[in-house]
Amino acid sequence: MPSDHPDKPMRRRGRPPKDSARPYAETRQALIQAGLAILTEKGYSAVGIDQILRSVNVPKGSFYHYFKSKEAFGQALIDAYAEYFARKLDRFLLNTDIAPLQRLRNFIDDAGQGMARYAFRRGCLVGNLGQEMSLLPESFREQLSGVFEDWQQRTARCLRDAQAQNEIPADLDCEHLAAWFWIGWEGAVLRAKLEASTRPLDIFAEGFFLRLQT
Amino acid sequence: MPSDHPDKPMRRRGRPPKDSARPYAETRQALIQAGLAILTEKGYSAVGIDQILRSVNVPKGSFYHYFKSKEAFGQALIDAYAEYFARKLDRFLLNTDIAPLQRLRNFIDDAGQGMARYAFRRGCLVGNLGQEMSLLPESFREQLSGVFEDWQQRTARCLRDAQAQNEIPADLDCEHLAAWFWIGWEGAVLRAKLEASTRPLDIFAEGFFLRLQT
DNA sequence: GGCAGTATTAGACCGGGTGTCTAGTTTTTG
DNA sequence: CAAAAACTAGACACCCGGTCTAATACTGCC
Repeated sequence: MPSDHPDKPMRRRGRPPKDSARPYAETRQALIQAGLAILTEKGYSAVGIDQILRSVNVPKGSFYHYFKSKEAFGQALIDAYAEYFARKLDRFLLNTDIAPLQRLRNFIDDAGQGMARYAFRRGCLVGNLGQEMSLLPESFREQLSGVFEDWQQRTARCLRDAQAQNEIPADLDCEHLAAWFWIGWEGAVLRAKLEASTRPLDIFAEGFFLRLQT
Repeated sequence: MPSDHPDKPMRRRGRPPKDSARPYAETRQALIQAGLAILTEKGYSAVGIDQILRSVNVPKGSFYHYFKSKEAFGQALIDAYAEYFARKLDRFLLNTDIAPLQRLRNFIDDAGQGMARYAFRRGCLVGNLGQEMSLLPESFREQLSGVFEDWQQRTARCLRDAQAQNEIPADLDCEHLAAWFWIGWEGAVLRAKLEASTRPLDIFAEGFFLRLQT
């Protein structure tokens, strides 16, 4: 089951040659990538750094070369995930070829497909860590909170587009609605993991859209 | 900082006298109690059994006398929590002195106060474990899922009462709404832990009630 | 060619924890 | 007074945590 990297490029010991192939130049990036895959599944505290290092075939000794501590690594992961997700949100929610509410629907569908692809083992990194908060370095709190704030704003923009196009009533408070969406959405993701089904996502989404008609 | 139980009842070694005081007769109960307090805060996998044992001054060696494994202990905790919570739900939601929707509001307020009392460190055991699912014994899945099912039904009953008293439209599907409530509610709890505030709970609740007017 | 400096990693440090079980002590039962 | 029951001490046998120092292999400059 393991052996994510079956072939072992076998690192040499000293400083690597500058030239060709710079095969490990983006080791840092690879670590982040692997970290995301693992932490979205298992959270922060249950996962050791060498589990991650092993999965990308980076020697344990190297870790401190790339990150100054596990905490710093975690922060980098949150940033990377937030960034990745913000892009994804924008790709869906700012796509002017599609009616605003449909954009949101598409995003939700895509999220469900994403979860299904990983057999509902992976969730949302930010949600995972939020849940673990009491085990985490306090520095994570603000950071995670900020990420939600950011996602909310991106979502609110889409809702305002919907207002502009008269898809939803003009007197709704889009910021508030977006906040509401993200609060509930994380619950839906959690539940989807538990039930190993997209149904919770769908139920939640349906309710959300109904609420928009008021 | 530790020493949850400052006084040490100091257990003797062999079989305890049957007579008077049976001071440790409900050791099992104490373990469950302590387990709940700790697991609602930190989840299952991050917590070791002796952390719990120490907190109630039960020797490590005794554990297997009361539970056959950590997994069995976890199951007992889920049961205990589900039971405790079901009672609490009924106390609120079946209180016929109060209008149905107000019962639900009261429950929500109480939950917020409960979280505040523990400085937003404790969440919902079932939600916590749901989030951890990928680290848990598979046997937990159905059990947790069943607990949600149960809570949903209790909630649905209250909503039907609301229908009966014309607080909400008669054509709403109460089961569905209850499912929707619990999906989102766990998200709100998660978020409340993160923000260390009841606001997420309030925002979610408000949106929930609005939807009931449709 | 040699030497300073830089990039990278080996490998150990050290403490802690894991869940589990056996052997033993003390009581109760009959 | 023996046998069974109730309970616990303490170790077993791991595996792992995050961190850091010393060593190595390269580059760039003189």
